[in-house]
Order: sequence, then structure tokens, then C-alpha cells
Amino acid sequence: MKTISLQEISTALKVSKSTISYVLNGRGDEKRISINTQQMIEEYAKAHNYKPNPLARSLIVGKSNMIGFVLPNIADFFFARITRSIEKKAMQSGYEVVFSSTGEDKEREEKSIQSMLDRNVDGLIIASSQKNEKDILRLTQNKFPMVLIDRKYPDISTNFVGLNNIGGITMLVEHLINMGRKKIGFVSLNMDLLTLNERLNSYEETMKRNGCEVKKGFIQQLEYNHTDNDMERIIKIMLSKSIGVEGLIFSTQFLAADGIRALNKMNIKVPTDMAVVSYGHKNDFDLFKVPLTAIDFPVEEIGEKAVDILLENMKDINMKKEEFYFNTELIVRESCGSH
Amino acid sequence: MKTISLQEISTALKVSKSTISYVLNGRGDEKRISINTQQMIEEYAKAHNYKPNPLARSLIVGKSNMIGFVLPNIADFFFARITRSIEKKAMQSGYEVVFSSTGEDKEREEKSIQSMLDRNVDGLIIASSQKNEKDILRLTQNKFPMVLIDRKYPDISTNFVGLNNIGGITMLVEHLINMGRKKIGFVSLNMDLLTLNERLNSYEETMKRNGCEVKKGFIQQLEYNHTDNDMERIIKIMLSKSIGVEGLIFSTQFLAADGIRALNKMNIKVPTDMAVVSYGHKNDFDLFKVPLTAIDFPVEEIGEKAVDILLENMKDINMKKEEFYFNTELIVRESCGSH
DNA sequence: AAAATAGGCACAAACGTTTGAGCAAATCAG
DNA sequence: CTGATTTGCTCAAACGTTTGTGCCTATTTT
Repeated sequence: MKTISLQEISTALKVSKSTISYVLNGRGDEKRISINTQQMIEEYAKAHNYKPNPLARSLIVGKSNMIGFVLPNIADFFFARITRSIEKKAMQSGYEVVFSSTGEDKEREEKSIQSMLDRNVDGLIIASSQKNEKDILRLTQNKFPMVLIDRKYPDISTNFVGLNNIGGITMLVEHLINMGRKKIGFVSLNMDLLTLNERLNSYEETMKRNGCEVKKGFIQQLEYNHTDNDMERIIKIMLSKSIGVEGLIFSTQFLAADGIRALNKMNIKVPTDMAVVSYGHKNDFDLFKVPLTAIDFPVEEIGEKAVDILLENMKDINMKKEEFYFNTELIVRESCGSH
Repeated sequence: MKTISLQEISTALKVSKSTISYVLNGRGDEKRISINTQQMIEEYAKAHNYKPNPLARSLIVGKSNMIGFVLPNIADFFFARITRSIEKKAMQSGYEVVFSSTGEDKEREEKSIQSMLDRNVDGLIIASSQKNEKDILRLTQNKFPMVLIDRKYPDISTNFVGLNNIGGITMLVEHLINMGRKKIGFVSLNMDLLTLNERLNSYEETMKRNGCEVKKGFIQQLEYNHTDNDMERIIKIMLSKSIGVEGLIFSTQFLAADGIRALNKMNIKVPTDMAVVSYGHKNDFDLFKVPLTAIDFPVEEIGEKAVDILLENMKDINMKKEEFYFNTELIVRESCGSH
């Protein structure tokens, strides 16, 4: 596993380390190293497969050719896809990616960020838990190249790429209304994330705008780690005579799948007894017992755009903050009835 | 983003760097540093939030407290889950994880491995493309701590954790036979991976053992990047009168989903016209139009076991190679008819 | 009282780079 | 032929650690 060092080339070739370093970094001409010496060095380096030690280099230049990606959970398909696209895009520009999952936990997010900074990453992409205002603030104040994705802090101006949640939810609500459902429930997660809040607010506004009352009980929030029973319980509530929901919006694709599972178990017919839509798409929604109408969005593009902006930011540390929102797309299937 | 260094503590406290280093590494007593000095140093370090620079440390001690995970594709849910479990388990032992996707590409796998070695990872977990015998051999010869998962090289003795493919496929074949299907097709990917080969061989053997002929056309292999049309085409072939398959085994969960999609489109009734099983499980198989019978396996456990073995190997560079195979579980649903 | 031991720390090299400054020899200008 | 410039390289510090050796003083042993 031993790899050759500058020192070894130096003694072998009887040429100083600096000369070698200059040549190998393409500064040979600039430093007026003779053609002969340059060739000799380059040949020797190639022949012995010299690779500069990135640690030593990083230690001195303060850069690492790595970008860090801090995310809630790599086993979340949404983030896994983004990770892949970030990695791909970064690689095209010669950067490597290090990532770290935080489990939506503030302490672990802090640790991850610190660890990445310690390792001299050149920039950060963060899907924050939104509980870590401190670090995000610190990073922006220090003008550290960074872009937030999916989750942002309302009070901090940063680069950001996310979704047009409002447009997406509007489409869902209006689709349900068009299919003849007025009493529409909204099930979301009990997490204080801006994305989720935007979705909730957009639901309420769109309902009002269309003259649909949002009755008490129409909105249900589950814990992040809810059980199947929890889901059944809230569906039961929304179906009760006093509430009588006829359509359901699930604010994430995972909730939607869980919801369908509960509806199946409770023997509630979709779409007859209950129309269902999902904000967010999963691969096999089309294969479900009743194929699910859902909002899809360009996941890979989020990662790519984030890298684009980050690279810009790394070039120009004083660049104007950039926000980018991807539009979503309504994929109509059968879970709200047919036209 | 500036962080305090040993040097700065040294000048501030008028104590040599070495003393500080010893104290902060818990070797103060051993090095007979007086209680007073130790306290002073520790307090100052805590107050100024001193964190040793991992690069500098790694450069000199040759270790990094990182383990590397090389995998085909992080957006593959199977590997994403493993990644998560590796990360979790490694963290419990104070290690960080760096990962890199290779896209099943030999060159990229080589690059990833080299890059990780350059960064002084203390050990490697590799889900290899199985096209990189050279590196794997080199690593084992150099006694570099490593464990292969899911994919292995028949000719190289390494640590390995994978699945009991033979047992899994046997269960599937025999389940189909028990459900009255004798003419069973097998669709897999046209990739030279040991796991896939094991599955194929096990299929053939189990068929023979149960007196079922494996006719020409029963076995179909698709390209990794096949289209929906490709899938429909091979299903059409297997359904042709001369072949007349009554049951299908898909050798991966992704193939299974694609297969179901094709069957739906072709209006072939499951299980009446075609019984279907999947080797490998996906989250929403239970929500499908006809819930899918599948082999499930302990994905997270693969990652955990790999970390366990790797840590052992890092402790004892000469340990005996360990192979571990997880058993699979048959989850019976409705895609082969009811009992 | 001299020698040995213990206590408490500092020195300096090492890891493998990068980089500004500088130096000797060769070439040029006048 | 002298001084200036160019050519071709070397020196050494720096990045932030770790670690073996060694030094000085104080205490104990003999």
C-alpha cells in the first residue's frame, strides 16, 4: 500500500522536492525548469505511479477537492437519489463527495458539519434538520461556500434549491375538487420543516380560495416514527360522520404508502369511498391495487442544481445568494376516480 | 472557520506543544505531567473548543478514523440501506464512513479505492463490480483490512458477508411447485455477478431435483439498462405455446417490479395466468394489485456484520478470513394463488 | 555527601506537501 | 571586460500534529 513520495523522487533523481512539485503541478515553465529536467521528472513520476498525498496537500493549501453533503438519512430514497446526482455532478468537476446522515438530530448535524470542516471540505450542501440555525448562521457569516437543499431557514439568507411546494399542493387540491371532492383531509408529519409547513399552508389557502371549508379534524399530523396503528387511527377519525372526509392528501410519498396500507386493511375502497393523492412520487405507485395519483418532482435535478450553485459560490465567495425552486408535475392515475 | 491549534495553545500557555498533545491524548499521567499543568491545558482546550486537526494527525499516524465503503450505486435502495447501517454501526465505534459509487464500472472502482487509500482510510468495505480482481488481490496481499459484501471473487479468499442465495431460490422454486406450477421461468440480469449466478444455478438444480425440466427459453437475461419493451418481449417469449411458462421467478426486486408492470400492461392475470415471485423485497410489494410473494433478507444486518468483521480485521491484521451468509425469508402473499 | 532515581517538561524530527525567496552559473548588453 | 539579466534550480519555512529522546531540578537512596 506504500506509495512513492516527493522525497523519494527527489533523492532518486537528485533534484529538489520543490522542483518536482512545481513540475508536477504544471508550473515547470513558469518556474523556468529546463525541458530536460521536466521530462525526466514526469517520466519518473508516471513510471512510479506517483500520486500526491491529498492529506499533506490539503493540510497546506487548505483545500481538499471534496464537497460535503449533510443529509437526514441516506436510506431515504429521496435523499439517496439526490446523493447520487450530487456525486455524479461533482465528479464531473473533479470533486469528491463525502456525506453524512444526521437522523434529523441536531447534535449529529453539528458533528457532521464540524467533521467536514475539519477535513477541509471546499463547500457544503446541507439538507438540514432545521434545528441547527447556529451552524448555518456561522457558515454564512464566515462566507463558507454552502447551499441548502429541501430544508431552509426562513431567517437566514442562503443559497437554496428546493421545490415549488405551493404549486404542487395547489394542483393536488384542485384535482381532488375537480373530481368532485370538497371535503379533503390533509395528513402530514409533525415536524417543523418549512417544506411541510408550506405544503400545509398551501392546502389551507387553496381550499379557501375554492370555497372549501377546512373543518376541524381535516388536518392530521403523525409522528416521524408513527406505527400502522397511528395511521389507521387518524384515518378512522377523518372518516367519522362528523368529519366525513372524501379525499386525502398525503404530504409525503411515504405517508401515502402507509396510508394506502391502512385503507386496504380497513377495507375502505379507493377511490369510491376515499380519493387519495400523494405529494411525492414513489417508483411503484403505478403498480398499486389502485394506481396512485401523485405529484412528482425532479429529484436528481435538485442535486445537480445544488452542485452548480455551490461551484459558483466556491469560485466567488461573495456571490449573490441564489434560490431555485423546481416545479412539480401532477401524474394522474386512478386513485381519485376516472374523468 | 478558524480553529485553534496546538501551537496557539502552546504560546498562550507557555507550555510546549508536546506536553499539550500528551495531555489532550490522555497520556498526561504516563508522561508525568503535573496535575496543575494538565488541568490548565484541559481547561484552556475546552474553553477554546480545541479540536485536533484530523488531517495533520492522519498524516503522521497513518490512520484516519474513517472506513471507506465502495458500492455500485447509492441510489439503489438495497445499497442505500446498507450504507445507512454501516454508517450507524461505524459511528458507534467512533468511525466515520466515506463512500463512493462506482456505477459497476471498473475504472471508477479503481479510482474510488485508490482515493480512499490516499485518504488513509483504516479499512474498506467493498461491494465490488466483480471486474476489479487486481485491486482486491492487491489489498488482500497487503493485508489491508477489508470485507467484501454481496459480490465476491471466487478465486480470492477474503472476508465476505452475503446472502444464502441457494436457500432463497430453493424456497421460491419449491413454493411455486407446491402451488402447482411445474413450468417455471427465471428472469435475471445479464451481469456476471456471483450472486446472480448462484441464484441461477440454484434455480436449475432445484428444478431438476424436483423433476421439473428446464426447457430452452425458461431462462431469460436482461441487460442492466433494459427497457419496459425488453421485459415485455421476454415475457411474451416465455408465454409462447412452445414454452408455456406458468410461473416466473425474478432474480431481483427491481426486475420483479418491472415484470409486474409488463404483465399488467399485457393484461396477463396474476396469479391465474402467471404466478410470480421475487427474489428480493421492496417496501410496497404488499400494496400491489396482487400482493407479491417474495424472498426478503436482512439488509441492514449485512452492513452491520460487515462492520463487525472489518473492525476485527483492523484489530488483527492476520485474522482468519471470515465468511458470513444471511438466511432469507419467504414472504407468501397472493401472487402464486392461495393455499 | 555522592549517586541514583523520579518528576516535569521541552526539543526536534517526522508525515508529505506547497511556495516565496534566494543563489550560482550562464548569457547578454554596453 | 564589467555589470546586468536570465536560466535553472535549491533552501527552508509552513501546515498541525505525534512521539522518542533528553535535559534540568528535586527528591530519595546508600
